[in-house]
Amino acid sequence: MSIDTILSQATAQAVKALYGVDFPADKIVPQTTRKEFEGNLTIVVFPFLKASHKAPDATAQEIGEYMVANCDAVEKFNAVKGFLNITIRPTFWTSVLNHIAAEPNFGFVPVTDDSQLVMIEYSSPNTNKPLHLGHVRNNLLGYSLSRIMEACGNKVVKTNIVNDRGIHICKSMLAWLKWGEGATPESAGKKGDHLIGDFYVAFDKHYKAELKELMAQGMTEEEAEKNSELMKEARAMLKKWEDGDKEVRDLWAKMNEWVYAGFDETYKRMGVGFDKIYYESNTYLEGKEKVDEGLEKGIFYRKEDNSVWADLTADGLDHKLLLRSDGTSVYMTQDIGTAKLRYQDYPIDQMIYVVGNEQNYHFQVLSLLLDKLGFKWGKDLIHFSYGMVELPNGKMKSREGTVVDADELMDEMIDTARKMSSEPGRLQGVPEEERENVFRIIGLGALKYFILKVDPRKNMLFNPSESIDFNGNTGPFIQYTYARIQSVLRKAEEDFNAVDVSAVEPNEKETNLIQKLNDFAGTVLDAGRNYSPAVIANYTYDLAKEFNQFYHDCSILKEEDATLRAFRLKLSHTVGTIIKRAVSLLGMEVPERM
RNA sequence: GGUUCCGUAGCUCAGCUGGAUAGAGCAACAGCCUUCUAAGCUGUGGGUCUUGGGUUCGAAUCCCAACGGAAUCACCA
Repeated sequence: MSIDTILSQATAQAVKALYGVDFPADKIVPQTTRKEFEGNLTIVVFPFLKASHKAPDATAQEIGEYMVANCDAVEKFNAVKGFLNITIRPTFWTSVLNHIAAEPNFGFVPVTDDSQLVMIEYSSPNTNKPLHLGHVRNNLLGYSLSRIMEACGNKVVKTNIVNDRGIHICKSMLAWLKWGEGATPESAGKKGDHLIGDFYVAFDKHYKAELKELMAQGMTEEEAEKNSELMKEARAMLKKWEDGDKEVRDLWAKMNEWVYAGFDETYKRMGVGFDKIYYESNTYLEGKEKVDEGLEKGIFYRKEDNSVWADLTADGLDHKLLLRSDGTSVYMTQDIGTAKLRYQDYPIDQMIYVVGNEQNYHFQVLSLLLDKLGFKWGKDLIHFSYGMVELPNGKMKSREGTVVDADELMDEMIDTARKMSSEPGRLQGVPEEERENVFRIIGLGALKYFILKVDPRKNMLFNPSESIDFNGNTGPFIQYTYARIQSVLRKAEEDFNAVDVSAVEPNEKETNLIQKLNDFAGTVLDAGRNYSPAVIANYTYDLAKEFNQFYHDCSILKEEDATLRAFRLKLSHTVGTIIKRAVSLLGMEVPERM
């Protein structure tokens, strides 16, 4: 039982015994005592005043006395106004440490057959351009969230819906045919996704030029867009694709393969992956059936021009198009279809979509529609909505060349790690062949932590020059703390686990550390409840900082008392273990030396 | 205009299921490496938590309004 629970129950018991009132123990949440007061945990007694009919400090005094008399873990207390500051018996903290150290999966809830199945959709790229900083935030959040949900005891299926069809891919294909001269990733010496992205840009460039020319001939912008030969060709190609034209389909398949090979490389490097990948080319027809069904049931209606709509005005929203007048499906239709397929494939209890906040409206509508169509999960689907990544000079715009490319970004981070690690005194004892791997771990750690430490809902600023900082509240700081712990443990050369440390009374810093370790379990659950990797990130930083202070406060290896020395080694080792486990929830690795 | 989200130190961010004197990092300044990794530690300065009301023992946190910013409201995905 956790120390928090023990205190909550003891308090409830005290209130019952002293005042004869039943107060639910789970409503009593002890909090860590502010450092200017004596004590470890604090209980606020204001809620009990109605029961006690006494002043706050008198009530705190009485409850405190009861706890000292009846609760083994409580050593002493002091009452300041309505705050009951409780000091836990020092050896109790030692037993907490022993417990955490002995529990190989401390903080993680085991997954069982009865666990809920959570499906998490993330990444969801278009196949016409390489991944950029926005995708990086998406991928890191999605992957981290999947780890957190798993740690909270859920079965997790990570999924990706690849947008592999549509006019944008046709644009790339057309540009390749016109100006590509048979280029392949091998011949161009480029990753496939970058190659295709270049053609997408090329199309846009030519298209813009054409528009300009048409407008110079006196057309309005709208007319020019309508009369653009390039765009006509692209549309014709899309039509051919939909009709299953072999030539177009073959080209499409070939170019997509290039892109997938490129994506795989990026995903792998980023350390993310999927259990099941869906392709829109397979799912985009699926939604129609459901829409027809809704039409029959009178949930949807058909306009004179044959288009199909949902009237959501009763729910405070607008009318939403579901099928175009030519009968083809739109984005929403596809999502309905994809949902249908997924629930055929898996017994999903909860569905989480990791998609940017620019699509809040879309998911509000999707939830309503799925609910109306009778999907029992529809109402409860979760749109894990995250904010945009902004650059110092504003938003990323692909047309203005201000996108931050994912591959380049990772290169730069690893490069920076390499440079910083080359400073004198660094990387001592790291074998040459391991160094590249250490650079990779640090560089990516910096990037991952930088992105995950901020509240997902908020827009965040990415300043390329500043975010490569490795000091302070950063990933490398946490990794450094871990490496430092490993260094101490290597030098200790003794089996500290063989020593019985249960009689050790930890000092203040040590107690703080144990308390923080003990908080890990609650933090994981908190992160799961709030769908927030940031909770884990900030916790880990706190823990690492706390350890560094402890580290500077005493010389572990010079301690002559063998029991105390073993205790401190054990504490250090456990901190290392928890750091590694916490950081794994962020998709981060940790180096043994750095 | 409707809907949703955000507004905390010069900058980037924590804190938000109401609790004590609002915390970190960066930047600035001053210290600490013959001592287990200085990617570290210690100290100084820096705040009307956008504003105004309300709820109560108590509000950065909850409610209402205003102001400021973002997203969205397509037969694009």
